[in-house]
This record gives sequence, structure tokens and C-alpha cells, in this order.
Amino acid sequence: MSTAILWLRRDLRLADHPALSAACARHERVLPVYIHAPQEDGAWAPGAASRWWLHHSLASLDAAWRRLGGELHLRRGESLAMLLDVLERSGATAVYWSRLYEPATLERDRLAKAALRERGIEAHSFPGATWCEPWQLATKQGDPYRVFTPFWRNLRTQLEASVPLPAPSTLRTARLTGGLTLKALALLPRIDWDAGLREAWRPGEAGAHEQLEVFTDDAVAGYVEARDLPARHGTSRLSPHLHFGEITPQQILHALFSMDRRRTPKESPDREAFLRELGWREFAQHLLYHFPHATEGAFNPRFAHFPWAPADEALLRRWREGRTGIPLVDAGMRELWHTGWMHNRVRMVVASFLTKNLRQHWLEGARWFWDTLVDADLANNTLGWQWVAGCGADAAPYFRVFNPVSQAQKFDVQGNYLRRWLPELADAPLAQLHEPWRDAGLLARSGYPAPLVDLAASRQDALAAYQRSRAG
DNA sequence: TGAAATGTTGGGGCG
DNA sequence: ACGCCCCAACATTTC
Repeated sequence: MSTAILWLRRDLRLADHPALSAACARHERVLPVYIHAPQEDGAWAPGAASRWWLHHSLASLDAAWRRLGGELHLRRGESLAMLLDVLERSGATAVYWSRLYEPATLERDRLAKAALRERGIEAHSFPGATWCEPWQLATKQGDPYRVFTPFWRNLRTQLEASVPLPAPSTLRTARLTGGLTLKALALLPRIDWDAGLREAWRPGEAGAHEQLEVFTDDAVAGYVEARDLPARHGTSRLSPHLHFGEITPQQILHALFSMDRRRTPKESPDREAFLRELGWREFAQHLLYHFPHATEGAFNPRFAHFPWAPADEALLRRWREGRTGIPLVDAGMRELWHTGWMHNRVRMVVASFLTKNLRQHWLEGARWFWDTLVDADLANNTLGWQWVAGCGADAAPYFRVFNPVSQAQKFDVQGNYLRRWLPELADAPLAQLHEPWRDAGLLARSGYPAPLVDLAASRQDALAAYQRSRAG
């Protein structure tokens, strides 16, 4: 009877899981093991919101394995040492896993694979939840892509809406005593701040597919228009599910092409626009793989000595807490704090405000997002912040400064998003809602803060700093 | 996946 | 009928 360990990390699903399917096909029994090893993630150990999600996603996967007669074997500590201990105690002869592509993880897994094989243990890694692995695409010159559009043109032509792997039907699961309980991993917050998260999300594979169904039923049609409106659920909201590997891009692609033809004709701009967003996720993985220093330093060398303002804790605190006095910024930051998520357009606006109007370093923002987003993903977070800050590959030019007032007027015309997240302004008339500082009485009555900075003047300051850095 | 400043055009009011 | 001005709408440039 040969047993294989399935070393789970961020592939918390049963379906479309090449490592699991291979382990089932080649071995009689599979023992699922999760090892909590945040110390192996370097400077980017999972944040609080991410750990919350992880707890519930593990609970969901454990329930699924229990229905198959097994359970997740949980550990905490050094990954390789734990694997060796589990191997010894279970008599397993092989380890299977799905690849992750962050720099620190790749290195850890490379060492683990070598160490296992050295001991005569089979070690097999399989593609992660991605359309293409980050090293697969290259320009005609053989270089990594640095610009999204050519990357996407290449990738898009390779996509086929083929049927994803089913969950294995003959899964025999091994059990091993002596693991930790989920509670002992201590992933949940010690104080009860996660009510908003519980309300907004259903982590786990079943929740992921439910969300996909909601999206294909309601939101794909009209996506191009509706995705920009933060008051509406016009986006897929699949990002945390994708991050934890509860669902794969291939499953999504297949679902989108299996939809009712009347509602999504063969050539659907809505569907293509959404696939393009998944393309950005692939592009982020590609960039981080080829340029691993990007998590800490500007991608664009021109920004190596950019004059960011010194970190200002008072400013940062007001930004984090959603008390900048700029309605769209504050609404976004409060949505983030409450739900662990923020609408993407608003992410761009709050990031532009932090890096341009406040001229704080993008890493300050990236770290806060890292701690508070349920979909915090190193590749996406790095690319997104550097894109907005203007120092990234294929970035928005530095002088592209979002005006949070005109963005709100354009994308939250009725002010529904602002009112939802800014209860002190909920009764303000629309005319004052977008620029509450125009009415001193409103500020006094509502307790809503005066703006931290003047938008026009701080924009000018940012542009001037940019000019100086170009000259220097 | 920008915004503001500047330039151009054309319709309409008016003398 | 004509030139002139105003200004909104749109286009282009600049940061």
C-alpha cells in the first residue's frame, strides 16, 4: 500500500488539481498535510485578513476531506522538517504539491525537493492555479515581457476553453494522528474584528464556485460598464478564492465559455474584458518571477532615488483609518477595513492619493493592503502599487494623478458608495457629499474631518517633485 | 484604468 | 446679410 503526501499550500481545492489527481492515480492513499510556516515567507508573511481567510478555507477543505473519510493533517513549523516527520510517521513514500511562484517560496520548495530526493523520497511539483507558468512566455527575443499588451496578446491566443480536471472520484485518504487542530494554528484574530469579513465572504472551494455562478449569472453581461462602479457588485469578487487556489483560471475560463449563448455571444467584449483582468494576474506573476527585487524596490530604476516624503505616521494613520477628509478615499479605506476588500477603481484612487497627494512611499500602502486584504497576493499587490506609484513596469506615468472628487462624480454619480461607507455624511445632499469641505456647517455637524491636504496644491507638489527627480 | 491647461470649432445672439 | 463676440463642446497638449 503506497501512500503519498499531498503538501497543501495555496491549492485549497479538490477539483482541477493536477497534483492531487496525479497522487491519486499513482498511489493507493493520499494524506493531505498543511504546514503553517509564515517565517518562510520572508518580509511578506500572511497578514491578518489573509490568515482569517486561510483559517476558514482550511476548515472548508477539511470538511470536504472528512466527507471522503479523512482529514487534513495540520502542522506548524519548518516545512521540510515537518514533511520529514510526517513521512516517517505515516510511511508515505512520496510528496506532491502545486507550485507557488513568489521568490521566497520558489527557493524554499527548490531546497525541499532536493532534500527529499536526496533521502530517496519522491518529490513531484505541479503547476499552480494559473494559465501559464511565469517562465513559459517570452518575447521573440527571448526576454521576459515588461509590457502588458504584448504579453496578453500572446497568452490570449493560447487559451482554450477545455474542460478542467474533475475532482478525483476514487480518492482514498490516509489519516495520521498527532497533528494540530485548526484552532491551534491560531490564524484567527484574537479580538473579534472579523464580523464584516464573515458577512462579506464565504471562503472555500464551494464558496468560490458559488461566487463564480453569481458572476456568470449576473455580472458578466455588462461587465465593461459595471465593473467601474464601486457601489455595485459589478466585479467578479473571485480574487481571494483565486489567491488561495480554491478555484483555477481554467475553471473560470471554461465556465465563461459554457454560458448561455444568447447572453454571451461568441464574441463578447464583456467576457474579454474580464479575461483581460485575469491576464493581469498572470502578468503580475510573470513579472515577479523575472524581477524578484520588485517586492521591495522600484521596478523602474529612475525611481531608485525618488524624493518620497519621509514616512509620516500621523498622515499614514489617517489614511489607514479612512479619515483623510476626502470622501472617496475614506470610503475605500473603510470598505477595506470592514470587508477585507476594496473595489479596484477605488484601490487606484486611494493608492494615487497616498503616493501622489501625500507623497508617501508606495511600500507603506503595500504593507497596509498586505495586512488588511483578504486577497492580498504578493505579485498582484506589488504590481498594483508600483503601477499606481508610477515606478513599475508598464506603469501609469507618474504624472497621472487621480482626482478623488472627479472620480467619485464620474463613477459614484448618486453617491451610494460614499453614503454606505461614510455614515456621518449619509444625510448630506448630493451637492455637498462629494466636496463636504465646501460646507463648514456640514463638517461641524457631522464630525467628518476637513481634508488632510488641498487636492490641487498637493497635486502640483507631486508634479514638481517628479520634475526635480527627472532633472536630478 | 487622469486631469488640467490650452487650442479649435461652430452655433447663436446681437448690433 | 454680415461681422463680431461669447461660450459650450470637443480636441490636443502638457504635466
